[in-house]
Amino acid sequence: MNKYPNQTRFLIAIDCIIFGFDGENLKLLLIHRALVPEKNKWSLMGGFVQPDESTDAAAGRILKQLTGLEGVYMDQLRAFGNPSRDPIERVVSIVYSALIDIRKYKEQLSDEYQPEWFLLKDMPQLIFDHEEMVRAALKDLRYKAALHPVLFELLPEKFTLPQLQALYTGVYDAEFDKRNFSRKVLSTGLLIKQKEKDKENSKKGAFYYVIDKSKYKDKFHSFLNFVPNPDNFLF
Amino acid sequence: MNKYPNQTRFLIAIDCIIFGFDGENLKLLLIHRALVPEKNKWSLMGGFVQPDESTDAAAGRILKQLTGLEGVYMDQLRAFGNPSRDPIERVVSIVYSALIDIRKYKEQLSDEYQPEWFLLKDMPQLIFDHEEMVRAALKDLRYKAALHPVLFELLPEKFTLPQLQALYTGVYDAEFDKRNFSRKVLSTGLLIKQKEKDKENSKKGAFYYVIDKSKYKDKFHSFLNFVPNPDNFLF
DNA sequence: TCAAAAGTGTTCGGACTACACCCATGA
DNA sequence: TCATGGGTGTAGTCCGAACACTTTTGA
Repeated sequence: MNKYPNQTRFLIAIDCIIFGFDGENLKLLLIHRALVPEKNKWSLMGGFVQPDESTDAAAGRILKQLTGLEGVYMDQLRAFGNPSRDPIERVVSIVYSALIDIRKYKEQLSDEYQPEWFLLKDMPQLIFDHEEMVRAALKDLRYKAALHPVLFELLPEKFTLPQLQALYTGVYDAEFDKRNFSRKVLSTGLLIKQKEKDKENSKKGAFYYVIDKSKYKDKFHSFLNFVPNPDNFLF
Repeated sequence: MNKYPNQTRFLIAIDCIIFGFDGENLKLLLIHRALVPEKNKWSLMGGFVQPDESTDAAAGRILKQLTGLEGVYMDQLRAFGNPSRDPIERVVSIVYSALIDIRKYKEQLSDEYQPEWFLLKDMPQLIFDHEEMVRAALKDLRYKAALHPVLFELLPEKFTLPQLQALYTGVYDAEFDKRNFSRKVLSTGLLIKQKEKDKENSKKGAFYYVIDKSKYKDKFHSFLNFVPNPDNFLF
């Protein structure tokens, strides 16, 4: 097995940053850590990479373990390789971040880990370097979302413009002008207006939209500039 | 040492993608691989992470081993974790990419590894998944350089606008209008015009510029839009 | 004097910003 | 009828794109 002699081998963990949107707020899914040390403290969902398992597959497995979800949007952020990041033993962690629609999936949340959704501003202290991971993931999400329609991954099949705007508001912790916002997102041609309205959140009701999937795939990598003056929000 | 029981440990490699600019062309530094398998084939410079060494430090060490350089701009790209990526034994590789000024440093290149600079379009076949790594790094570089003044890291202390433009041309494999280009880079306020000219590359001579270091640090993260219609070049 | 590269200015159109009022409805 | 949130339009400005000629100087 060990064909490269005289080299040290390391544990490799996956940690998952799971962003969710419930139609009103951007949230982060955390668990009570089951292992010592720091047992019962809040933590990202994680696990060790297994033999013959790709890191991407490990991330998918770990996400599924917690949420029951497969086929979710998930991207590798980067590896965290500080030798003292886990006080027990050296572990290099590869961090993935996922975007999920809370309402669609909340029933499937396993509670073996006592998971809980937190508003970013109410995030508790996390173990190890997990807070740094979250900060990096949020920055990365803001970066991507300023240019590409990633946030659409967090939405239910049908959603309204006010919901979409609430999502952007949550991600950037900033208000956007609704006239400019709707003009901009509609100008992408990615949204198809539905006949029905969502009447739950207002008396007048807001029209539902769905994503035009084919255009979404085509334009995903285009520079769409969803966020005015991104400088103000990113750093 | 092994405090987390029953978990598999893995080799972790660092691979370095080293971009360089010689005043005319963007190039990539490759080595002849010293180890079997694929001995003597072209490869990225790499090595294994050592105990008690952070992955960032390992990347710095490996870069220095090859180039003699320290304090170079270097960023982690991401981890490559496919279990079959190295046919000998499973190795998870964390890829870093560095930007260096070829002329400033070429004397320091160790030739233990028989390193050679290649134009991107003349890149030979590489071992394992190294070509995928290079593609990903180039994409990442194009992405960053479209928005931030990263490419300035590749330049010598004094450089001319035609050189800078040649660099962008190399990175994007595309021509830019020199009037718009110079207006755009000068409008950032990051460049300070010098009195002297570079007369090596033309009869008339081109004015040298230097970076305004303090403004450079301030504005590094701003969205500067160096590249017109980035959609056209990125994907 | 001529070839080769450097340097510079203008016009046009589209995009972004700021801003305020009317609409539909359920209570 | 009124309070609440949804939806829309415009004017001014700025920025990006396209485009061509003059300058310098060494050979």
